[in-house]
Amino acid sequence: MFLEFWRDVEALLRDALDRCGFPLPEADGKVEGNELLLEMSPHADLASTISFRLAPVLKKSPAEISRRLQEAIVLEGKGTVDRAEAMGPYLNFFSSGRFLESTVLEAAADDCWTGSMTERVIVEHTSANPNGPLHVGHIRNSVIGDTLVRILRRAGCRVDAQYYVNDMGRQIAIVVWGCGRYPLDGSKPDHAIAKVYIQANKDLAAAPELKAGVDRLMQLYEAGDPETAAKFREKVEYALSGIDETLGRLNIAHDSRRWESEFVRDGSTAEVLKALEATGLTGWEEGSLQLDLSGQGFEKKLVLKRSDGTSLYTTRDLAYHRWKAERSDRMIDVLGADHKLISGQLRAALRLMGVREPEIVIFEFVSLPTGSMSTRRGKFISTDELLDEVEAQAYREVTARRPEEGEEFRRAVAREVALGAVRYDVVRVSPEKATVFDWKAALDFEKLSAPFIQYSHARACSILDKAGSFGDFDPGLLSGPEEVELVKKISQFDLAIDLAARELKPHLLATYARELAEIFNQFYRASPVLEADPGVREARLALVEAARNCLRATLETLGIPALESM
RNA sequence: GGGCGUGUAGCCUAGCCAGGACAAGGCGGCAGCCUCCUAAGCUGUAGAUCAAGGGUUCGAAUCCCUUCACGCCCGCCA
Repeated sequence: MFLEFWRDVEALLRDALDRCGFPLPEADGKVEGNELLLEMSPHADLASTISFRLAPVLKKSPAEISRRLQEAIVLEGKGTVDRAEAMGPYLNFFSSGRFLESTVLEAAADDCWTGSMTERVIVEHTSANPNGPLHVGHIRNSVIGDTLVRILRRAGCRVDAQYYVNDMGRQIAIVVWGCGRYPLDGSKPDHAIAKVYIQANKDLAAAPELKAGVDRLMQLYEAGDPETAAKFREKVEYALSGIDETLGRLNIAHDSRRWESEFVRDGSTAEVLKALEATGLTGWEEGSLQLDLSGQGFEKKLVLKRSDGTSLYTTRDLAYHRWKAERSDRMIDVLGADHKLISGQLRAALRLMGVREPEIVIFEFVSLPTGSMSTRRGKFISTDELLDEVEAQAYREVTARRPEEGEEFRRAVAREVALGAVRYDVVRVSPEKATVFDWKAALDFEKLSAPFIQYSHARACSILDKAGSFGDFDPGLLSGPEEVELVKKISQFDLAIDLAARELKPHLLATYARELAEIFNQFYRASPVLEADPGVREARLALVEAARNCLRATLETLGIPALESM
C-alpha cells in the first residue's frame, strides 16, 4: 500500500535527479533514510522540499529546480503514481486511481496488514516489583510495552515479550520479612502483599534495628539457602499471580518471565563482574566493588557489589542484557523516567564489555493531582480500581444507549469499552510527556478515545451485517471525496505501523486510529451504502469492508477489542 | 549545585529528532443536524504574541545560546 507508493516516488525522484544531473543534498547524517526530503502534505499525497536544499548548491531558484525535476520525471512503469506537479518550490506527487483500487481490493480481502520485518525482538516491559498491585503509573509502562510488542509483530518481527522479575531486591526481602510477622489476608494476592509490605515499612521506620533481619534474608537468598529461596519464590509468585490477572484485564500477557536470581545462580553475574574487572576500570572502595564510568561521561561510580558481598540490581541487569543480546536482533526496554541515569550507566557498562546495547523507551511519570505515587507509602490508585471505575461508567453509558440489550451484552461491552478507554488514554500521549491522572478524562468516552474508534468499527460491522453477501464490485466507482479520503487513509496503515515500529512510538498508531475512525464517520455521514444505486452499493460495501478490516487491524494492534456491536 | 525531560488557545494534547505551503485535534463555550446504514456520531463558529529574550537562515513551534517555570534523577534502593 502506501509504502509501495512511497518507494515508487523515491525511484522516480532519484531518476529525475539523475537525468538533470542534480546531486543528492548533503547527507548531514541526520536525514537518514529520507534524503529526498519526502513528507506527508495536505496539498499532495506525498511532497518533497528537496528543491530548497538544492537551491544554494545549484545556484538556481527552488521553483526552477522543481520545474526541471517535474519535466524530467518519467512515470512509465510506476503504477502507483499518477503525476508529479511542481507547485512553486514544492514538488507534489499524487497517487493513481489504480493504486486506490488495489488498496480497496487488498484491504477488502483482509490480507495486507502484516509488514516485512523479520528481526527477532525481545521487549521487556512492566517488570514491576512484585511488592504490590500495578498502579496507574505502572500501566503506562505496560500499555506502551504491550502496544510496541503488537506493533512489532504487526510489522513482521518475531517478538518475545518478557517480564523481568525483581526477586532479589530489598523490597522483596521486606515482603518476605513482613510475611513472617503478618498473615496475608484473603484479598487479591498483589493487594494482600502490598498491605504486608506497607506495614513492614512502617515497622522498619519505627524501629530501624529491625533492618538487620531484612539484610539477613537478602544474604541467605543470594547464597541460595533452599528454605529462604522457597519463601521468596512463593511470595513473588503469589504477587505475580495478582499482577498477571490485572494485566489480563488490560489484554496484556507476557511470553516469558526471567527471574533476576537466575543470573546469579547460573554464574553469569559473576562472569559479567569478571569481564568488567578485565577493563581495568573497577576498584574496591570501602569494601564494595565499583566501576569508573567517567570515560563514558558519568561522574558517579557504579557500585557492582555490596561490601557484604551481595550483588546489586544493575549488576544482575547487565547479565540479563548480555543474555538478551545473544538471543535477539533488537532488544527493547520500556522504563520509567527514574531509570534514565541508571539505564545510561547500564549501556555504558555494556559498551565496555562489547555487548550490544538495548533500545530504551523512557516514559515520564504519571502523578496524582495530590502528588506522586508511592507503593511503599500506600499512596496510589491501583489499576484494578481504575478499571472498576471505568467499567462502571461504561456500563452506565451502554445501559443508557442500548436499554433493550440484555445484562450479559451490556456487561461484556462495558468491559471491552473500559479496557479500550484505559489503554487508549495512556497510549495517545507521547511517552516523554509527564501526565497528571485525571478521573474526568479517564471516564470520558468521546471523540479522542477508544470508544470513538470502536464505535466506527461497530458501525461498519452493522452495515455489513445488514447487507449480507454482495457480489462483484468496481472500485473505480469510489470517486466521492469522502470515499477517496477513506481509501487513502486505509492505504497508510502500513506507513503508520512501519514508522511506529522503527521509531518505537506507539502514539503514532493511536493518532492514525483516530484519523481513520474520523474519516470513516465522515464517509458514513456523506455516503449512503445500503440505499445506494446498484453498482455503487457494491463498491461502497467493499469499501466498508476494507475500512472495517483496517479498523479491526488497527484496534487489535493497539490491544483494544474490536467490538462488532456496542 | 549538576544532568535529563517538559512548557503549543480556559483545560488536555499532536506537530519538534530529518526547518518550508494557512500551527492540527479533543474537552469546555456558542450555533446547527436523528420520519435516513448505531447521535459513544456529523457540521459550523469563537478562542494561540507556539514560556520569555537573543541568534542562525531566503524561511524557525521545529536548530543554537541565555533566562524562567514544572517534573525526574544524582543511594552499597529498584
